[in-house]
Amino acid sequence: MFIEIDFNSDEALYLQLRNQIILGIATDQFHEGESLPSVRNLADVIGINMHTVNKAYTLLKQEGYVKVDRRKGAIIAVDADQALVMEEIRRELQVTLAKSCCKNVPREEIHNLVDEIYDSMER
Amino acid sequence: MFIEIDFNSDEALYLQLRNQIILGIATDQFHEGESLPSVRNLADVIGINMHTVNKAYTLLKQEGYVKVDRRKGAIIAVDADQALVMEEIRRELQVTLAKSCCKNVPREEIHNLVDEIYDSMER
DNA sequence: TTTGCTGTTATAATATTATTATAACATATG
DNA sequence: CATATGTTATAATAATATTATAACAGCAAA
Repeated sequence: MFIEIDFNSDEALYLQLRNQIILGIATDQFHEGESLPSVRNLADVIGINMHTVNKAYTLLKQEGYVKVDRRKGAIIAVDADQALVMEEIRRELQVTLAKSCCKNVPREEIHNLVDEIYDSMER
Repeated sequence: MFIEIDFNSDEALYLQLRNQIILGIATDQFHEGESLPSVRNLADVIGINMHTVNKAYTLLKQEGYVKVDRRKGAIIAVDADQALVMEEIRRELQVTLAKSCCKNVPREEIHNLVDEIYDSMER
């Protein structure tokens, strides 16, 4: 279980947690069907409040990365609903690429970066 | 001057403003050397407080998108310091691509999207 | 000089959100 | 039964965003 929380970051804890778990799924650190730690347990390990973890889990459920079983807790279950995520990705890319475009980063460099990151993730 | 602020968004006003201006630069809506509206003027147009605009401008200055002249206000001036921005882009892409990867979006689709966005921006 | 417009800075109040703290409940497991 | 799960409710606190005034220094034009 490798979840790194930066308490000095300006990013909210529950968002950091959500992103880390999505990254964990992408890098096959968490496998489909696997249970995440219980909200109380993970909160205890990280040293934060139960509700903060719960907020992250609830978000992950809404976004289609986990399903919550009252018995087993949060289980990795990615629904392949691409329509929703593609909108999100387009919005995020728009801002990210606007920055690179302003700074004259050649598009090839972005493509290389995409490949590099995808290589590190695909399973 | 086309800056759209969504008051229902969960994103902070000053961040929306910053992103919109970066997008404006990337799409050549704002040209190198051009002055942005004064903080008081833009605040008035949008209907928000002067300090919120000032916060966005200050951020843009720190990130190397504008230079501030006491007489002329904020002037578009992008420094080509790629090292700083590449780290930021890598961090953002990591999270964005983790999502697409989880949802099994093929990397070709991401490449196409990058091209599409870059095409809409490059000048 | 005076007037008006810049950005900048300071201070404070308010609003919103994030985080924590307890507590209780229903449900399933052993 | 005891224990662990997610869920929900309520409240307090902390951190941040936003607004409200105000003043200052620099510059330009009337």
